[in-house]
Amino acid sequence: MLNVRHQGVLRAIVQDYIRTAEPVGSRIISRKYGFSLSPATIRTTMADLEEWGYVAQPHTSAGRVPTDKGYRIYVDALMDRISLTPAEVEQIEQHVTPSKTDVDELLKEVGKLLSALSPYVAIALAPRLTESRFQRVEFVALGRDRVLVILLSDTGLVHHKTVPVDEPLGQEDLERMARYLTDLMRGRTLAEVRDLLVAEMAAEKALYDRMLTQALSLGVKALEGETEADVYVAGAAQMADQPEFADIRKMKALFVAFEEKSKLVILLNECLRGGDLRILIGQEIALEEIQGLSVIVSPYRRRDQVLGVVGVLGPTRMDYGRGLALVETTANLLTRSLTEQAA
Amino acid sequence: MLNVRHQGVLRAIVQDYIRTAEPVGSRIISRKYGFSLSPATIRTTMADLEEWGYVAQPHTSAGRVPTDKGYRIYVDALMDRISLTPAEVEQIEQHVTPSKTDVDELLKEVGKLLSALSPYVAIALAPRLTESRFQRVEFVALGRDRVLVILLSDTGLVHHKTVPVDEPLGQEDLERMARYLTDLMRGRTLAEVRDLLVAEMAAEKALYDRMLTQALSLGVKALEGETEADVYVAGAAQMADQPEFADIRKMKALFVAFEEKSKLVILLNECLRGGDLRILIGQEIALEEIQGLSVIVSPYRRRDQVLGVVGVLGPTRMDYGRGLALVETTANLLTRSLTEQAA
DNA sequence: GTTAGCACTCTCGCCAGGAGAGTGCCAAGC
DNA sequence: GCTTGGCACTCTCCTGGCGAGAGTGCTAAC
Repeated sequence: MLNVRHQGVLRAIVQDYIRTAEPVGSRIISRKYGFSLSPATIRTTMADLEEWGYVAQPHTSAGRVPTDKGYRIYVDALMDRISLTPAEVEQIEQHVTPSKTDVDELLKEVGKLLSALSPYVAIALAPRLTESRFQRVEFVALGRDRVLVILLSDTGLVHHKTVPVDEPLGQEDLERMARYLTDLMRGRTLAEVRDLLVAEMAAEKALYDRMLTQALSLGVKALEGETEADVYVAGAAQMADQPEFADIRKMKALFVAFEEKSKLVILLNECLRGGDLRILIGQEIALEEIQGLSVIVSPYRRRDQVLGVVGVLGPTRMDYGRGLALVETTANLLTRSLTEQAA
Repeated sequence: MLNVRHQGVLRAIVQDYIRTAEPVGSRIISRKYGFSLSPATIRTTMADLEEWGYVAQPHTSAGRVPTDKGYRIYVDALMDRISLTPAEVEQIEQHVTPSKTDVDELLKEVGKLLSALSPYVAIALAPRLTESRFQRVEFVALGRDRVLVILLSDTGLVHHKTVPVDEPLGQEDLERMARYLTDLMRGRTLAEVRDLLVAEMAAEKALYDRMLTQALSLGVKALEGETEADVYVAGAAQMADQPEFADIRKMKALFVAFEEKSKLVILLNECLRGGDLRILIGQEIALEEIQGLSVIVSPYRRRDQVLGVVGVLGPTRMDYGRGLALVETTANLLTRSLTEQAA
């Protein structure tokens, strides 16, 4: 239904609006975008686009503004794919190197990069502990009545927690317990481990070997209340420069959402499922707290295992072409980095 | 030089301004604050206060607003000390319990509490790794070419970092290395440890025992670039409700400062030195990034050792009485909690 | 020393008017 | 039949003027 002219006009409206944040009039399109058509003709085309829901008017005598639907078709069909400059690619490469060994350090770096290279907010979801495969456990005695439990996953994630114990445990006991637990758990996801531990404990309630029950109990305690995944947010303050957030209340709503990260986790987990780069526009983000925003996210991997996602969050009026290039490049380099590290 | 009347009027101005955020006129003071004096008399008193720099006028025909100097004398001499309600104290007690074993968990909890119980931003400085006394080190082999180094300090802080190694190391080697390093370092601060490690390495450059040099090198690498202390910020979005931050640019400047935490570290370290509760008002905070704000901070301890500080950050027009009570109570309960934990 | 009165100043909200931008529609032209 | 110039209309935004309101400093009287 959209003929070539419709497409051209819509593309021009979206591009101009992304650049200026001002409603786009027929005159601008006719002049700047190389259509050899008069404003009047453009107007009829724009009227069509409006009727079909691709653009809207803020008020009767204003220019047109793209709707979510308009952005969607722009992203899917009309947008030019652009590349980063070699300098930018190199900058990303330099900061995302296998020498940074901890995943969380790498993600922090990626967050800084994405927010520095774009005026948008960088977001990243760290590998989820509960989905990682368990590799080993270590216990370290701390004073008389506390034990430091260290859990290592094959994704390179390290999780530690101090856990109170009823009676003093020697380091040798602890090491035996650690070996026992490690054997029991190796190769399972932590979610499975948690269930298994609870089951084991129920089964061996009257276990003669007091040490084993203690080991199990320590494991359970260390995993308690640790479902929450880690989200990194960087460059949030930059959103204040976007005209759509000139209103302080919108700004506040946004920051509340950033502070209470659980909502972002829901969003990013959603994105994780696809296993591929995703763009969600405006209402496609099904979170009340986040209105008028779009995200571009891409998963990152170690070898073939998807660990998490990185991306940018900006106003729906964001530069999708650049955002896409940025997120894609970054995610790929991150994947490369993590994969080389594991080799 | 300030007589009783001057003091009363200044107190009234500060209190009213804190409540309403509007310049305070002579009429309000005369009526609401129980002076049996006419507005005209109050005006002469206010003219004195202005001459001495305790209050200022936004423009010729507006009421008075306290200056930093005015707030200072209010806090030092004029303010009523108030207490929290028993319910509030209990709420804090319930959340700050010795059962939360990790210092960072406790600090997060404290941050949530302080920002929930006040309309201000909660800030906390975690125990500084470099100032903590070193307790032990653990090495864990990760794959062939990486080792997880875990440093434990007597403040209950756990620091871990994965470090690349040139050649594979067996777990037994690692354990011997860990024992060697632990013996070498126990009881020193990590800052000392870092210097010592570098010195040892230089001295034993041609050391026959390859293992020891490797142990030292691992230790050095784990401490590299880790001077940065951890700052917790909570409730930052609440600042959007303060009328002084209605301007989006001020809001942005504030959030940039929050995001780049190094500045906050400087501020909080400054506060740490005093070893006692401190209130800094407006310009007394010597950071360009932070303008028009005051902080109330108190150190928290384990036994007699100061670990860090907690506090609130708000507009200079903040409720100092309540802020003081809140920070004092919280810091004391946190100290109690940490001390009991160590017992 | 205190107070009432008064002239003065400054802000703020309201309203009217004009400029500017953009539209939809229509009739004429290619 | 598509395209276009012309035109009337609408809506926003800026500006200036005006009055209300709040608060001040000064002065003279108590």
